[in-house]
Amino acid sequence: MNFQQLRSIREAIRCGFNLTEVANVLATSQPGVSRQIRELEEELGVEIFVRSGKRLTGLTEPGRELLPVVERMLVDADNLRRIAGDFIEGDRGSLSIAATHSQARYALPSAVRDFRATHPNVTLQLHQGSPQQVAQMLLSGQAEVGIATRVLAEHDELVAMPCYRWTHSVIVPAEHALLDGEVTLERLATFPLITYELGFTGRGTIDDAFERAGLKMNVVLTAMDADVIKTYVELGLGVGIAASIAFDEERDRQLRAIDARHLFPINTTEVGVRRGGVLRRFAYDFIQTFAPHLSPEVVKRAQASAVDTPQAPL
Amino acid sequence: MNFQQLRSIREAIRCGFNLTEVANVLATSQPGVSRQIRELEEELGVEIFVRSGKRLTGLTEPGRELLPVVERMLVDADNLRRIAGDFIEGDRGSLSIAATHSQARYALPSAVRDFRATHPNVTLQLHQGSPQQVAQMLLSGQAEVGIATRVLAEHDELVAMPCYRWTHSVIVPAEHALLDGEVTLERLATFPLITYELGFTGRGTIDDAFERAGLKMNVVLTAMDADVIKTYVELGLGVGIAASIAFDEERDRQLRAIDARHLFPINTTEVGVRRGGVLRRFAYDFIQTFAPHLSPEVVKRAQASAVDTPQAPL
DNA sequence: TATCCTTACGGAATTCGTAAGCATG
DNA sequence: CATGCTTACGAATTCCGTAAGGATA
Repeated sequence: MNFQQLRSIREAIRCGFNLTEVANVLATSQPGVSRQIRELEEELGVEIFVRSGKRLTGLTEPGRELLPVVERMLVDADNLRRIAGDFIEGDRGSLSIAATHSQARYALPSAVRDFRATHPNVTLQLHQGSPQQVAQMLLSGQAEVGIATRVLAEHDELVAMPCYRWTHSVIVPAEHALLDGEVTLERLATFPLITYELGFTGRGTIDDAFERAGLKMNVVLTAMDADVIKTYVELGLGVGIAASIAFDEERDRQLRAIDARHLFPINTTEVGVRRGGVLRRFAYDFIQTFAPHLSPEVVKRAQASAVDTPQAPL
Repeated sequence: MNFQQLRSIREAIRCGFNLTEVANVLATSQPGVSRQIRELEEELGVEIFVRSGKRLTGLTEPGRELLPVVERMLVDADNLRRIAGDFIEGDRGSLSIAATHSQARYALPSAVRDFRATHPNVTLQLHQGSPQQVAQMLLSGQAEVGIATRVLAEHDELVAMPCYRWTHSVIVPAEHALLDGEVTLERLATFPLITYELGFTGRGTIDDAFERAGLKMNVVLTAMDADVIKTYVELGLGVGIAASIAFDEERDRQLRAIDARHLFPINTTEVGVRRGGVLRRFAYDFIQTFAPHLSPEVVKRAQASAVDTPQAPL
């Protein structure tokens, strides 16, 4: 048993059982990958992959049971390197963060600024993506810290820690009809709406609110980020619904924001990390810079926790 | 990074930093071990061991942090083999159980008999030792299941599950003075006592009871097991104190047992397994045969649990 | 001086990539 | 017929054990 075999197994699944692709990812030859997999199967005495003809098509029952252990072992291998890294380079290295646009654009900047000041020798990489992509980046090891709203906790391999709560605002041009009188879902439903794409920045909770009220939304445009939303609101295409944090009185002088916390459910932004993982010391520092209540100890404890907090029997 | 390196690290610690001994345990050459360790240290960029001159004398700070991860990786490697083993051989294989004498002699026989009947192709190995040795055998992987009273939970790497409760009895020859009237600690203290060695079968709780009563025990003989105790009681050397379960009316016709649950604290026998480990299916079956409330699911959940059940923050 | 680790070296085994072969959608 | 996996083979590398060297209790 060796790590190259384990890596081949893991990548084979990630690459949809295409060993040629695995070979590229692992920077080796395709017959090599083929051999690694076969040799591990021989050593363990079970077939890990289902083969139809010569192609791999899926995981066998044993394969499905082996996989989580294989992944943990590879994570642990990285953990060793990270633990060692803390000792050899101390406060020097690189930190990869995955975040949704809203977070990267509005919530993170101050944390990043403070972190850069205290950790000048750490290279920050900020990856952007949908909440699903953020989760994926954490799972693949591409990012060590993920910041998104919900969804992170949906994967067993990840731990999500509540970070802060926020609500939406209604964004309108200056001198818009909605600025007079109370804003209700009923009134909103009469306007063309511009908001997030499904799956982004609490869009789900917006839809829920309208649906529970028995109202139909007239969404004329969806975007992945508030900047785009605001741009089109400014053009008069409709009424925007965006995260409150995305509105800046200074910057958005042409626009007005109406707090809508009474209309839509509260959203919770979460910091996600790999379960069972170990991060560089400065990564814990970053998390605490972003969310002061998430101390290194709290995060480490969460990482070490089991999927379902079990009770000692009897 | 490879597994031989990790094994060398682990054994080096187990062998008290004597690489020559490690080489014997791992069935390889001493310079080989030396190289494995050095190469891993070079790859990680940190020294794992403290060297005074050429000898290894201890773990460095990084070494102490790396060790638990290294051990988990090696446990996981075994886990892979065990998971695969369940598929290739099904209900065939071997199960290594470590137990104290009392358990092996009085509690286990019926479970072993039932298990043998339902799993005829599983080879059982029953190791015997002090509670500390039982824990050690679990830690080293020599035994998969451990059965002892207390102490198992004292190691972070082990999970102990309460199994059943029991108390002590006073064992006397037929027609002994103690058979008349009530048995109290005060009366017991007037007789020469024969009981377990310290650390065995609840000896600690016996001492506690006397100490709390401000009484001094006159222990004339200690043994590791009840058979020896009973033998000397039969010879008239003194009054025995042993686990109630160890007395058998049929067998011990020369003796009488006086229930002493009102005198000494209740003891709890525990089943212990390695945290983070995976057992063969039949091993879970065995545990349930021994303690019906410890179903495979319960045990697996306990194994997957973190050391201190943590709360999701906030 | 005996124990224990390191270094040096040579042979053996393993590993890996290229090239050819074959099955499948 | 293009894609994708297996087999075959040869070269390169790695690996490991023996033997010698040196430090320490």
